[in-house]
Amino acid sequence: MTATRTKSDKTQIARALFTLRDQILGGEFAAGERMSELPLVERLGVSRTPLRLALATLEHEGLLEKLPHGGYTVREFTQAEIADAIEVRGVLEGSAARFAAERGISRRELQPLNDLNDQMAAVMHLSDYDSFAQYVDVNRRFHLRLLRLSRSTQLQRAWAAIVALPFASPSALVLTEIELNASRQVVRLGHSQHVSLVEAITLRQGTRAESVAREHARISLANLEVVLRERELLKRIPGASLVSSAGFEEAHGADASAPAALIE
Amino acid sequence: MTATRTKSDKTQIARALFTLRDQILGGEFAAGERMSELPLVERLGVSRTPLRLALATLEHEGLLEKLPHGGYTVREFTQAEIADAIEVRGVLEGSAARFAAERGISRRELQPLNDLNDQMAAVMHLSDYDSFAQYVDVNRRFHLRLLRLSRSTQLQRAWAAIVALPFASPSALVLTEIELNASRQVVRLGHSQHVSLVEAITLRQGTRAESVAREHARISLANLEVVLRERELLKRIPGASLVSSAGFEEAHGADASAPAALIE
DNA sequence: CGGGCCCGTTCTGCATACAAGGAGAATCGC
DNA sequence: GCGATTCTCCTTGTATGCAGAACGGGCCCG
Repeated sequence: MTATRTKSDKTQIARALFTLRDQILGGEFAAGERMSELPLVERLGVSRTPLRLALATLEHEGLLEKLPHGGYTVREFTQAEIADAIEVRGVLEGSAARFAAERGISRRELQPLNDLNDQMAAVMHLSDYDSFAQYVDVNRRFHLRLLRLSRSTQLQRAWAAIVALPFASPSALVLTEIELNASRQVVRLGHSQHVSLVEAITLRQGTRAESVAREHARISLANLEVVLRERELLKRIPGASLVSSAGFEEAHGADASAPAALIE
Repeated sequence: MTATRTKSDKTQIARALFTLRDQILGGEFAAGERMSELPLVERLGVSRTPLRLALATLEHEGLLEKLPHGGYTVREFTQAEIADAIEVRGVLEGSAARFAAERGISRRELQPLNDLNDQMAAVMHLSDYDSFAQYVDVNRRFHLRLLRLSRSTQLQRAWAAIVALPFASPSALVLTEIELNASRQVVRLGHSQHVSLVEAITLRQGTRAESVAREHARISLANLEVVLRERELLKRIPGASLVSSAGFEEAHGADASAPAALIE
C-alpha cells in the first residue's frame, strides 16, 4: 500500500479518474467485469467517496455501465458500435463544418486551420516517430478547432461525448494508419480533405463543407477495417480490450441495442 | 401511462436529483447562483454524500457548471444557445432518420411509428387539456422511437445529452404551440412531417428522411421565436428562468443560413 | 487615510463508520 | 436426491467528522 501521501495530484477524484480510465483503456479490466468499490479502493489508494465520483463520471463518459442493483461493469463494445461511433462523429463534424460555413467565419479566424494544415503538410511525409506524433497532434488540434469554429456549444458537447470513447476519436486510428506504409496514401488524402474543408468554409459552401467532413471521418472507418483484419494492430489502440470478438460482418448496421434506461 | 413513481424513488441520490432538477427548472434558483452544499442539505433533507452525487450528475447533464475552486453554479443559457441546441437536435434526429432508412427497417418495426402517427392524428384536433397532454406524449414517444430505430447507440447517447436541456427537448415547446390557436396549423404541419418521415424511411430514402427530420426540428425553432415574443408563455416552459435576457436579434427564421449576428 | 497583511469563518474535499439490501452458499425438509 | 429456505457475507448507500483552502473582514503599519 502507498501510505505516502502523493502531492503530485491536486484532487483525489482526478487521480482516481485518470488512473482508472487509463487502466480500463489499457486493458487491465476485462470487458463486462464488475467494478467493485473495495478492490478499487485498495488498487487506487483513494477512499470510496472520491472513487464513487470518478465512477459516476466514467459512466457518463460511456466507459462504464450501471448495474440494475447498484455497481458498475466495464462496458463492452461491438465492432459495429465502433463503426457507429465513428460515423456519428462524422455527422457531428460535418455539422460543425456546415455551421462554420453558414454562420460566417472571418479570414482571421480561419488562419489557425490553415496553419495547422501547413504544419501537417510539413510532417506528413516524414517517417520518424517524432513526426508521427506531431502529425497526430496537429490532426487532433485541427478537429478541436473545427468544432470550436462551429460556435455551437451543444455540438461541442455532443462531440465530446462521442470522442470520450477513445476509438471514436480522430486521433485513435491515425497512428496505426501512418505505421502502415501501404496507407501512406491515406495520410495524403486526409490532408487534402482538410484543405478542401477549409476552402469550403471560406467560401461559405455549407453543404460541401458538411459532405467533406463526413467523408473525412470515413477514413477512420476504412482504417478500422484494416485494423480489424490485422489483429496485432488492434492491440495498440487504447480500449481495444473492450471490443468484443464477435465478427464484424460487413459495414455497421448490426445489433446496437440500447440500454433500456436511455430510452423510455 | 405517466410514471408517477419517479418521485418516490428509494435512493437518496435519485430523490436529491429529481427534486433539485425540478427546483432548478422551476426557477427556484437564479441563473448563475452558487449551489452551496449545506443550504441544499437542509433544503432537500439528504446528507452531503448523495447530494454531491446528484450535483455531479446535474453537471454532466449541463444544468450546472463547475466553479474553478470547487462548488457549482446554475448554468445560464442565452437564447442563441437554445436555438443552437434545437438545431443540433435536428441534426441528430436527421441522422437517426437517415440511418433508419439506410440500414433497412422492416415494415413490422415501422408499425409503432405509424401507430403513433395515427394516435396523433386522432387527438390533434381536440382542444381539451387531456388531448394536449396525449399529443405531447405521443410526440415524445415518436421521437424516442425514431432514435431507437436508428440502431445507433452513440446517436442515442448524443441525443440524450442534448435533450437533457429541457428547452431543447421535442416536448418542450409543443404545449405552448398547441395553446396558441393561431398555431393550430403548426400541429398539422408537424404531423404531416411525421408521416413524410415514416414514408421516407419505408422507401429507404435516406437523404429525404434526413431533410424532413431536420426541417421538423425547425418547428421548435419557430415556436421559440413565438415564445420569446410573448414573454408570458416563456414562464410556462421548464427552465425558462435560466435564459438570460440578452437580445435574440430576430434571426433563426425560415432561412437555413443564419446571419452571423445571431452567434455574436 | 489608504493599503497590505493576518486571522477567522465557511466552504469543499476526503475518509471512515454504520446500515440495509441482495447474491450465494449451506442446510433443512420433503 | 432435490428443492426451497434461511442465514451469512459482501456490496453498495448514507451519514458524519475532520482537514485544508479560499474568501472576507478587521487590524496594523506606512
